[in-house]
Amino acid sequence: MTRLSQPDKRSPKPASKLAAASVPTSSAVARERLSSWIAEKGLKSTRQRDLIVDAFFSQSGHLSVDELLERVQALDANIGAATVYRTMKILTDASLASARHFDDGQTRYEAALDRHHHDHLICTSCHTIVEFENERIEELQDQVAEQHGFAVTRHKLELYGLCRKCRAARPHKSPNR
Amino acid sequence: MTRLSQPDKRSPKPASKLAAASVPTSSAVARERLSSWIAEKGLKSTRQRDLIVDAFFSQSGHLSVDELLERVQALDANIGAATVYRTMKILTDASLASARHFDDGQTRYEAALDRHHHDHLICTSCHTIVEFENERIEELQDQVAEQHGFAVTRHKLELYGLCRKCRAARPHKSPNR
DNA sequence: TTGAGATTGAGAATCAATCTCAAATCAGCA
DNA sequence: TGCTGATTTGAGATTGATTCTCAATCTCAA
Repeated sequence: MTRLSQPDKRSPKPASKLAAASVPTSSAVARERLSSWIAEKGLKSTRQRDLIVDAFFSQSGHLSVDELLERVQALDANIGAATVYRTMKILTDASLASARHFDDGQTRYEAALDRHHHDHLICTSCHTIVEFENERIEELQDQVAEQHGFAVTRHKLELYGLCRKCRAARPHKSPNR
Repeated sequence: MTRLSQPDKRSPKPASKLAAASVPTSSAVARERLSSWIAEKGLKSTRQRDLIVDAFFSQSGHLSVDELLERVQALDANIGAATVYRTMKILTDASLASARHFDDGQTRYEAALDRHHHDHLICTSCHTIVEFENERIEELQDQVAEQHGFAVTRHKLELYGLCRKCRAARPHKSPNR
């Protein structure tokens, strides 16, 4: 369970009928949370927002808006990109999703349902993204910040390199060029 | 000397005559290094590249291309943005500058003349950027990467929050923790 | 059921960055 | 020095991601 990126664009879509679940799926939980947020903020709940939540929470990767739009349009071809952008902003505000900016110039979103803060290892070859947490690093960060008088509210730590698989696929050194 | 960002756009330009220095300024060193690189790569050395180097190395901040372009055009109003983009790419390849992507959607460049790797503390209020190094954190990063089978080639660590000054300016709640 | 106000979709607008191409410049070389 | 071919430049077009605009549509409390 470490490859979290790269949604398989070619695999057959899981017949996305009514998905009438009996167990609280993560998308169901998310819908509920969104409802509260919407009520609290005086927004309105709409069919497209629900569909976007479904499409988003039925996967566990780091989706770009494009990738998400593709999934969303499989549920309703009429939903526009602007709506997806707008909704993801709301989900982010509601702490149901978090935006990530890796080095490919696209915003990616990942589900944030009760998730702990974590950082990322990113393979520069196959783009696999691995998440990790390290308490000790966080402590040191706080220390550094304090030394400089900063009150840190969030941070970003990304390690770029070759994952095990890609290293193996390239026998010798000089992983460049 | 901790405020490295925010170039003072309004201060009088230092009469940039011929800048015939007698001491090797950082811009002079950079020009030389660029020369070697250019020779090595079969590129050509041009007046505009030299001017861009001058404009870039006569400051010590994290400049966006826009900000740099402004400085460059103070030296020669005919230099175009495309040339600045192109030249910064070359400087980056030559390890004379390094590109940074903070959360404002713009690429910023900082001088990299013999500089050590370092990370950043960024004030979300006044946008001051403070640099820091922490050997211990780097070690832990390597450890984590190894645990996941990654061979890390570069990393990015950014701490966002309020700097000392901005904290003081906001008698808000709990500035500590 | 109704109406004010929020939301939507499509296309226009924006913004950073890249590309295109004719004209200008550079670097050997005679 | 003058030539010549390759590189570089500047301006504008283009791309790609994201945001904005606005008329039509939808939501929800009364």
